Amino acid sequence: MSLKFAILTSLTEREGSGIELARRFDKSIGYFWPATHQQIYRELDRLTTDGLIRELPQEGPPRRGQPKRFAVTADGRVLLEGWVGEPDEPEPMRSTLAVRVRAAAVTGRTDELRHALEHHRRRRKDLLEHYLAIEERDFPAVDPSNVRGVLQHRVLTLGIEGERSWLAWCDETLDALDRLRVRGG
Amino acid sequence: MSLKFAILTSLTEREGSGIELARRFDKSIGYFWPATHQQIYRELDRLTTDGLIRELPQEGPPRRGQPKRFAVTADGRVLLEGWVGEPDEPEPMRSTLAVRVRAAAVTGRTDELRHALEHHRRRRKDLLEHYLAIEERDFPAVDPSNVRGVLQHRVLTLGIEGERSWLAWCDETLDALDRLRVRGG
DNA sequence: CGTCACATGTAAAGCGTTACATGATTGT
DNA sequence: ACAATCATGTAACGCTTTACATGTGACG
Repeated sequence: MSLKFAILTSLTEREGSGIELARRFDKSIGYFWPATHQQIYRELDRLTTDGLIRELPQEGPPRRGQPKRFAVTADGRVLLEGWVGEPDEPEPMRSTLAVRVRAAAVTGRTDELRHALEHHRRRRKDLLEHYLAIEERDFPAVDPSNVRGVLQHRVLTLGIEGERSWLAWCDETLDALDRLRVRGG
Repeated sequence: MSLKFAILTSLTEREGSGIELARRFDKSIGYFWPATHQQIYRELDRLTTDGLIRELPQEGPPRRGQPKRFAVTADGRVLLEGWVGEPDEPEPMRSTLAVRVRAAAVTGRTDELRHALEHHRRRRKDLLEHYLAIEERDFPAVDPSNVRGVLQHRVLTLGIEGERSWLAWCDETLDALDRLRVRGG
């Protein structure tokens, strides 16, 4: 549902071809709305049909293997601006790790759970460090009156705080497992 | 992918019919792995075919509109126990609200963004309070050597800490918008 | 007898993922 | 000429969601 608006946003920043969008997604919007190039091509078709974006003219005849460049139309811009303010429902949480914890609660397999938790913890830590590196590189000092900079930084902060929260939870849960081992045998 | 194991977990706790599972999901496992009754019925079929659960015999002939009760088989139990310890990859984040913030960064529609953020914040607060009420009701005092109690509480804590993190982020972002309004005009 | 809730189930549409196909460009 | 890479696109499958369908039991 949001892919449409993620693409409109990216194309509003600057025009681009399908593959360019796919690459931009891989290192910015994709952190909170992942998409493959196939999804993006399909969506670009739809957006063109709906008149929200248009294909820019290129030199020579259209050929396969040639990049098509797209830009947002006035309609697309208006739609995106209106969408920003729509009431936003949190997406329901979906965590395989939580299911594993629940399964361990029922089966008693706490040693196995520890492995899953430790692996997960490492991945969360990697993600956090990755986000922190981006912050240091792209937002060394944010001008608090620069709308664009502030808001882009807020998005990054969402990732950072999220990973910190996950990391803390993993640590607390591993501690709880330790205490279970000591006391319960 | 995890629905299968969520059902095995729930049926290991106690046997039950499709609709019972759907209701249990609505107020426990469904908080971190939502599922509708249609998904559950389909998965029950598959699990039965695969020999991981079996239909319990009931009095009288099988009739439509009569509940079928299911229980986990030995194979199912073994599979679930092995699954607990598998290395667990974090699911990629997916947040419509983050896309909205990014869209506001590009379009400059900060007043509209404020509406979306305030609405989202209210929902997160409701969720947090809901989880805290469950904690107070079901885990007034957790025995730290009770495997089942401790782990079930850890899952609830994941929800609580997650919502707290979201709430804090919403507040910080609303503050940032205030500061933008004051300074930038 | 009609209606409602219950329990199971079917159908269709949308989104996401994976694998593969096709033509053009670049490099050796 | 050949291979590798780029850019677009097709196809198929699985999961999720929504709407609807069918039969049963309970209640007034």
